[in-house]
Amino acid sequence: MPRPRHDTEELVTALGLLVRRLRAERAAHDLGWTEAAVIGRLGRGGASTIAELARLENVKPQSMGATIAALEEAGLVQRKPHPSDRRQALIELSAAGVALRKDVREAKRAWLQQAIGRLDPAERDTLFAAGEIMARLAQS
Amino acid sequence: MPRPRHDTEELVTALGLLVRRLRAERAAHDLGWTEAAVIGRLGRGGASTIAELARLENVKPQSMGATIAALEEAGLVQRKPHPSDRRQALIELSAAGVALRKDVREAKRAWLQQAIGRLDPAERDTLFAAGEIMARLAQS
DNA sequence: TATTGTTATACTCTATAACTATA
DNA sequence: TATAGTTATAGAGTATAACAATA
Repeated sequence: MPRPRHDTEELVTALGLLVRRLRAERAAHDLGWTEAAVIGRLGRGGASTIAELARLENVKPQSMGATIAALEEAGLVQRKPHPSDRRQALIELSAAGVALRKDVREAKRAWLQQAIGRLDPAERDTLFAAGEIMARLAQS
Repeated sequence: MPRPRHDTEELVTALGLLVRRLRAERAAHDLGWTEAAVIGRLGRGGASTIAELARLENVKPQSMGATIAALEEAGLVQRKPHPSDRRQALIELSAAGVALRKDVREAKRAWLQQAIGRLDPAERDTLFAAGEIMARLAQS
């Protein structure tokens, strides 16, 4: 029963290792991590605002502003005026963003996909179950 | 049994969320993530070289060189000549590094520790088991 | 006053490239 | 030639602070 503290240290270490490994695997033409998360979220959930996206992705609104500006510059998202609040801008995928999203889902994280494919089914289940738990932790 | 691809996408999303949440939680006086990993590793495994640490932590030797230089500047690690190869430098914890390591283990990741403490025991087991799997994936 | 977003600036972490010293 | 490490430079991602516009 003991060692939750020790296990937490190991969990953080494992997270760091995996994140750095995934970063190394990312091809040059690829989207950044937060960029890909935003593209995916807009694709699933539709238009949103910078403040809302920042809250959902656990970054400051200014940071999300920079991310959105980069995506906008790349032509992957576009702005549309908010119907009732002129302070806000609704961010939505452009046609290129919609198209890219398919490619991203197919091609990105190919390394992780393939590495996970070599795990035991039971380990895979554990990993995916932990993914849900981590998402919940991250938002608590 | 389907959806491994979908689950992989969600796993990456969860990793990103949790990493950003942990980053936000890190106090200003705290060690960076890789720095803490190096301190922990030196504490557990004893002296090591820059190239070895880079390999173990999944970064380039130059990047690890910068990390070590920062830790050295902070007085947390020190160099000692390699007994037989004058190209290499053995990096070891200083007295301050040893002392800090205890504090780091006690105080760091306090938020994660407490969040994990509120999980079901079964979820905690899943999370820690996934930690081992992720560490293995990261090194494969 | 509070909220949304922008601009300016800086820090952390990591990368690539070119170099020196040693093996 | 190959390996260990350093130096120089750059980029991504995020932060804080100060500001403008709108509610």
